[in-house]
Amino acid sequence: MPELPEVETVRRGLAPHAEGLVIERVEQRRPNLRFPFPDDFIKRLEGRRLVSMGRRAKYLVADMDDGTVLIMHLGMSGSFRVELSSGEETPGTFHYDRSKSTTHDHVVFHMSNGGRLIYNDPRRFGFMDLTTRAGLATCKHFEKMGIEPTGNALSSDYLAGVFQHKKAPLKAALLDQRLIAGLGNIYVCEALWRAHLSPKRTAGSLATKTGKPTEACERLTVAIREVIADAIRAGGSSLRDYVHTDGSLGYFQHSFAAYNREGEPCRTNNCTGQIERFTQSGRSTFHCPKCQR
DNA sequence: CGGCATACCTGCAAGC
DNA sequence: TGCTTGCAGGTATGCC
Repeated sequence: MPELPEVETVRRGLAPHAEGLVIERVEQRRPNLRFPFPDDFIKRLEGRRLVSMGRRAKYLVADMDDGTVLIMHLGMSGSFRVELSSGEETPGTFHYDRSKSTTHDHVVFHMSNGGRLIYNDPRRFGFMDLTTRAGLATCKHFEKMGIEPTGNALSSDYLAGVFQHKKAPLKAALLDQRLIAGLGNIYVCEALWRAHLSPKRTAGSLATKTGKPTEACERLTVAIREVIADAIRAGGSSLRDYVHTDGSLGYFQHSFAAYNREGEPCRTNNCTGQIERFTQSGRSTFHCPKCQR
């Protein structure tokens, strides 16, 4: 599930049940997720007050009162749920459907208000790491990370600059977290569809010889910004077994125009094409060959 | 360095 | 029904 909009949705769901509270106890139920937990993981977190729950690209970034920073990545199947001391669950966060099981509850943060933040991850592609506020920007996960696709850093000039001379397919360039950090397979497909651009086109074709943005580059810039904003507004998409804690599905999935719509009619006005799927650098790409050029 | 394939791990849907 | 196969939102690594 989690691309940037989903991680932002999780962050917003967790923040009210985390910020300002002390992490009284950490239950770490296995030695590793995708990677081993860092040394002294429990010791460095227990007793700390969690000052803020932030996000950078697809990472959750939790700041502690002593400068420790907990970095969490949800991988492909990671999710959080919140359980309150009353036994209630809270709406707003994503979690793996509990009718399945709690077998994959790997970490439980017991907070000072009696609530629990529970990390569940069937595939264990997620990971957690510790760094410090001072070392955050240069830690291995963030050191080479590109700009956020939200906010002012994303501009057609920026895109033209990093795409110039690149022979990689546009799709691959957009998935490259060193250029733009936070886009994944779904939203790249959606942004390219909105901009009417072929995923096969070279990234370099969006810049002129002098490195200025082409008209296509302008369209893509707007498309990326809008698709991410729309998805965050919708509370992230929800695929397969992901549901909100109140049981409702994330509903951006109903807005997919390309992703997962193989064989269905293209939704571009007056376009009579249909969505095709093919494999590009090992991943499924969905596009309309008729209106995406 | 760029670009690509592969590995990591589990669950689910589809096909037989 | 039950088996096998392929596919899934992620990143890291190694090979040319």
